[in-house]
Amino acid sequence: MSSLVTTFEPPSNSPPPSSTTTTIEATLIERNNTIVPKFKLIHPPSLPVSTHSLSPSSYFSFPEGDISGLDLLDYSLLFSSPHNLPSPTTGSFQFHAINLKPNNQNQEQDIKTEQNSSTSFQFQSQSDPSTEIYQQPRFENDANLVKTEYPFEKQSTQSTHKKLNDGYKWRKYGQKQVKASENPRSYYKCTYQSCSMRKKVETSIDGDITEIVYKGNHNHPKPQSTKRSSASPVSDNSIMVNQFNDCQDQFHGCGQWEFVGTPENSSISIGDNEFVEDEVEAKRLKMEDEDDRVSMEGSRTVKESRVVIQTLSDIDILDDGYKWRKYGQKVVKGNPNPRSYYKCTTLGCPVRKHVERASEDRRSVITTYEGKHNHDVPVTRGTRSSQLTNSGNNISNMTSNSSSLSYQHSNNSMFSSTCGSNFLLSDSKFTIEMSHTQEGFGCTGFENPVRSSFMNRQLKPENVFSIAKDEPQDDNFLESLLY
DNA sequence: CGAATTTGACCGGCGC
DNA sequence: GCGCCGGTCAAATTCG
Repeated sequence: MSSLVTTFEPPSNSPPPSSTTTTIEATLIERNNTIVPKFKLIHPPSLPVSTHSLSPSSYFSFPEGDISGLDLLDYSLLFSSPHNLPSPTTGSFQFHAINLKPNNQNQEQDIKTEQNSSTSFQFQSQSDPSTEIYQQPRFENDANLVKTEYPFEKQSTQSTHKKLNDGYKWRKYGQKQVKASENPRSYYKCTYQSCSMRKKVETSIDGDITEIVYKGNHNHPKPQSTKRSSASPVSDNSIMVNQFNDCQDQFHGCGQWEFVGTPENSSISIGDNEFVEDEVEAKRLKMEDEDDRVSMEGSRTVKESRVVIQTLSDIDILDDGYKWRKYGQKVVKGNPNPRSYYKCTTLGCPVRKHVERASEDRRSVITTYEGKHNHDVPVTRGTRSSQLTNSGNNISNMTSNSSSLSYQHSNNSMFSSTCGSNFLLSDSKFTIEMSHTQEGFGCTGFENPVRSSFMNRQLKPENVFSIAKDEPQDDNFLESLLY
């Protein structure tokens, strides 16, 4: 494939480089039964780029035909190591090496323990005025005999025990970390058909129940149970306390990130990946990767792309030119940092993204885009002035002094990355090792020899990502390059 | 006061 | 069937 050229030529009156950004949009396209990754530079609409600064063909791609057989379409880009900048005058990338090696060892273990407890149980008052609280008596040791009436629709109780059996049968339908408490909260529905009472149970880190809040009343008698504690029927609005168990999961392992590859392949691990270090994170990423694979297997054609970009930044907001509305935030397993969910605000546009900081390195911002915009970049954001000042509110703002991918406003700079770019072809089985030398890019390490030709070669920068001038800017054409 | 954000609640897929 | 967990909704709250 021929290389194509892009030039960034900021106007002479351009502001300092710290407030401007350029985004890499990446996709894999299928052509002649070959999956070809393409990487497109997208300047924010308001970025003061000259008319010929961004080539309509401003993408860099890997040679066609060398990675045929790749099934996946999702992948990640990591832009990191701000201290590892390439020459701003060359626009060269330097790629960290990453290894994707087979690893059939599943070193992750789930250990479930269950403990019985018969220690004291104490209801405590609760001061939350929004919840009607019934002051509960204190029970010691003989919880099996305790029956407590609850006169309110909402009741709250607190205990120090692991599990509280109130005689009804519950189905857990949710669990999450709420901001008001350090403790996880579980949500339960009564399994009785048409019964609307629900309860939420908050437990401490070690599994002790710290609070139970009931909502609504049972519209049915307490079900008969084979368990001794539930033998005697009781009226509604009651709680039977009988046993306290603990069940907790523990994870331990190798501290190595393991991928599961395509169904026909074995797993892939990334041994010394600097940004995937702990087991829980590894499991989380593995699960997400598996989810991706499933979705891709469902349809071999590209219906919806997912692009993961990891960048080092002091701020979360990375400007990609589009306007986003935050619609959710939550903590996902394996990462104490919350994940924020955004939708593109353009009517009818299906694109969503979520942004989170890496668990092991809070400087790293992981942005995952899903879907394809069905519209142009909003014009209202395209003014130069807005671009230069909009770093505050737009969550998608990639502007950052320490952002690893940045547009450089020096006369000779064309494109700059803070280098260290990990390409995670998440559903493939190979090793990518890319290194940058003065002579060019070195790409080695495919595990699959069939594919090894893809990377086992020296690629001149101009063959991988090169620069062109005097091509008219055409965003539509740029879009067309992706799909 | 409307827009944007926050956050508790809930849904639904999926593995066991 | 149960439970985990990511994603989404929507009321409440905050912001400009």
